[in-house]
Amino acid sequence: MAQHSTKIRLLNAAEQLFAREGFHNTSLRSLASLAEANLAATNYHFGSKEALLKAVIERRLLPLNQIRETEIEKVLSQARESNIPPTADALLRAFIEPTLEFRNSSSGARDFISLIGRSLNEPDETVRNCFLSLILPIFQVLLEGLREALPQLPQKILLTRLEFIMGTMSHVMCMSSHSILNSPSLTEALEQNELIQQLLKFVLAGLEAPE
Amino acid sequence: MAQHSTKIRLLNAAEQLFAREGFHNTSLRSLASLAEANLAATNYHFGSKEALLKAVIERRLLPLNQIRETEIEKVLSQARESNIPPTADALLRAFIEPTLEFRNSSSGARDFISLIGRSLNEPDETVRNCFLSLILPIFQVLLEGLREALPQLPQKILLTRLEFIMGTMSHVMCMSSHSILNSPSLTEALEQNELIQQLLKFVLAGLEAPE
DNA sequence: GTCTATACGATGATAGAC
DNA sequence: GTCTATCATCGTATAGAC
Repeated sequence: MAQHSTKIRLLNAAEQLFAREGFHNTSLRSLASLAEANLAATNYHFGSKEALLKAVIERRLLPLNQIRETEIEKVLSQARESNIPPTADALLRAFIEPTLEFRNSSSGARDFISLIGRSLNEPDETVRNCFLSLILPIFQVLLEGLREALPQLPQKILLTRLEFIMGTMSHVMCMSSHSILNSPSLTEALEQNELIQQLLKFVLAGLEAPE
Repeated sequence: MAQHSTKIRLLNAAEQLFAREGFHNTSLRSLASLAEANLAATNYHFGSKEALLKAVIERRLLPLNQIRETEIEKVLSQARESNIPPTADALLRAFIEPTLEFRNSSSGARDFISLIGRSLNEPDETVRNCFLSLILPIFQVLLEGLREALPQLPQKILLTRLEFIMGTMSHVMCMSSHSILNSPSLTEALEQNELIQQLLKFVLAGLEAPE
């Protein structure tokens, strides 16, 4: 930890504490202690606790969104070339796979994915909007693609089901340390790759359910 | 508000503020102000802020669980009588319908459903366990029924998919005031009854997806 | 039994010395 | 860039009025 700059140490400590204890339940003092920094360091480097949260989210979400967008565009351009509409399966996979694979890249990434998974259900607008604004452009691209893939599905139904899918995803993202039903959490019980495949099968079946 | 006892006013105010602002983001002072009670009233009537949360959850979750359990038992006993296994559709409906119908019974009920929907993804163990302990018995009954309904589905897959279903549900429960994709939130865009049917169709398709 | 007034240590935030 | 001092506000506890 100590080999990085104060700013980086604060980002790492905040990522861990915000994810594991919750944003409002994390004190600047415990944060400064974990980061081996002064109490005032957060305010100096970021301006406020909320600005630190935004920095934590942006640091990882911008690169992750880049990957997701690239994968979706790959599916769309292949569809255009071959003159065959994209499949919902390929589109969902392009969105979901990078997310869950990214989670396994480090313990910080795991904390981060848990944090943004929870942000979807966050009641506090300032916290929720902080991450919603970053994800909405990708959603638009994904939605456009799915409309091509499932032209027979009414727009309102498609929107509803995509919302359901995001709910399922956010729960899986949060379950890094706990799961509801079984005491060895899902992410341990299932092979990581098997979890992704199960999630994809589940949401695809829901999305393509007969109307 | 003022026609009720202090204890009831505190429960109502806590339900609203915990759901809309978050537990850790709600101060006892704003709570006392909304309830038109003294700052020390929470501590006198409940012992602590956390004990108040537990009381808020138990007040509504115990009756709701009673309804859910009755509905599930009704499906199971009908199956036993006719010697035909219960359907996954009927079981999920018995669990989901009372939950979402309860939400529309009052604005307090709506806040409450939003609150427990969020509890599923809560990082703080004390908050999460407070409600998990109340819901686990119902889960066991539901799980047993689903095992009868889908005997060909491996246990591990069933557990995983039930976890996915809870994730989808919790997101819908949280979306009382906001939704991710469209600015008129889902619960306004769709007729309440249509939302329930859409949710049921979605999770049933996911649960019964070919393995 | 209920409630009020008040106090205590800890929190988020900031200003100014270094 | 870093740190100390400081402030209003937080959850909690208690003593005592009704």
